[in-house]
Amino acid sequence: MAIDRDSVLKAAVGVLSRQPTAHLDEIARAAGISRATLHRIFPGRDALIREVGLLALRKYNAALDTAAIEDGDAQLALRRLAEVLVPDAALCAFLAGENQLFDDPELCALWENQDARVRALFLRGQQEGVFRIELSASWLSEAFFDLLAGVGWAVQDGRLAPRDSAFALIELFLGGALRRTSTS
Amino acid sequence: MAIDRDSVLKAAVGVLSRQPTAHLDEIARAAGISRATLHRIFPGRDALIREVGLLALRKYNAALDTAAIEDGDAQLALRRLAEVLVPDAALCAFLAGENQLFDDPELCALWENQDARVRALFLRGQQEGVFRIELSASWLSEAFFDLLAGVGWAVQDGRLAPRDSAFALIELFLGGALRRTSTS
DNA sequence: CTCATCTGAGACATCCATGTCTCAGATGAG
DNA sequence: CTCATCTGAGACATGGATGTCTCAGATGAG
Repeated sequence: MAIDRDSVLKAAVGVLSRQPTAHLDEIARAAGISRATLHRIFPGRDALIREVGLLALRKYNAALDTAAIEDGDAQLALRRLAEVLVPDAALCAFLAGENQLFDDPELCALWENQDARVRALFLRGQQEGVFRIELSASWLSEAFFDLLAGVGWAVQDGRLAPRDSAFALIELFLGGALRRTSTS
Repeated sequence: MAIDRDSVLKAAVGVLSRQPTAHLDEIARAAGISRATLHRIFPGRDALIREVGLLALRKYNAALDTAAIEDGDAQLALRRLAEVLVPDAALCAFLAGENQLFDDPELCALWENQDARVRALFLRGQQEGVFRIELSASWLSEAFFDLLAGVGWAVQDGRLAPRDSAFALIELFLGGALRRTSTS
């Protein structure tokens, strides 16, 4: 039963990250179950959306722990974080597209807590002289998440190869688009 | 009358870029008119969304022309483009969040045409040795747009000062988050 | 096999946004 | 002032997604 919940949530992410207004029929079909069974697992649409949001935030938080972003060199910590997050980029794309989620105080608090950890990572990196100080830590955090969501969308639509996605994200975010003529 | 259309569209962008599922009531209120008048200007919700999409694409295209992205140094061309686009970042945020728009063949063709111009800009920059070749031109194009939409959201929610937005976008995208220790 | 449980299909009822209409008040030109 | 036009408020019908229910068939343990 618990396995069913997770597989349904996973399927829901695949649909909702691209089409936040998808009907429950489509979500059920994507999960390989009927609309009736979907209703048996989740009381309603709102509950389903909320569960997906919780899953996304849990995975995000787990990624912060796995990557141990509070430890070691800030740049390496961010690289670890990207490697861990990219496989679940679709979840971040879902979070980015489902703004209604932030009406929920609990989800909002979870998000704020986790975003603070990421901001702290960038602030630490700035203090260590690793990250640029001309760009605020909050903007770096937000931009990192925007690009992560973008990776999720691009992979889902087949515009970006999953194997290239971590490289594309971290290289663009860390190094930018300009060729470093001074170091070549 | 034509002035009314534009002001309504402008208000609609402000609402829809943050909440793509906003009711027509909210849009009408945001525009300072009644739902009845909104219906008099636009036949229905679909028509309104489509008009906003067309406006966004027209502005985007005008920005490409104004910035003359086909001329001169690729980096400078991109900087000009960012400067011109940032004031209308909310429109790009709307485009990014309204995936349903791309069911329309006309809008889809317009987008594809304009995105091709941006991709060509990056390809040119890569050939000139300005942009990195490890990242594909299409990914650079997509990431640029993702960050642009992110700027739009951040400004709308008050997380980013409008005056800083162009700098934040172009500096992060071109130079990345890393401090350039080798050049300092 | 037998029975309990789960599932899918379908038939409803319900809710809500949308679309349409009317009418009274406001606006503005003459 | 007078009339034409526009607007806002509200009532009303409509459509579609959602939520609930039933029932027959499938599954699976004993």
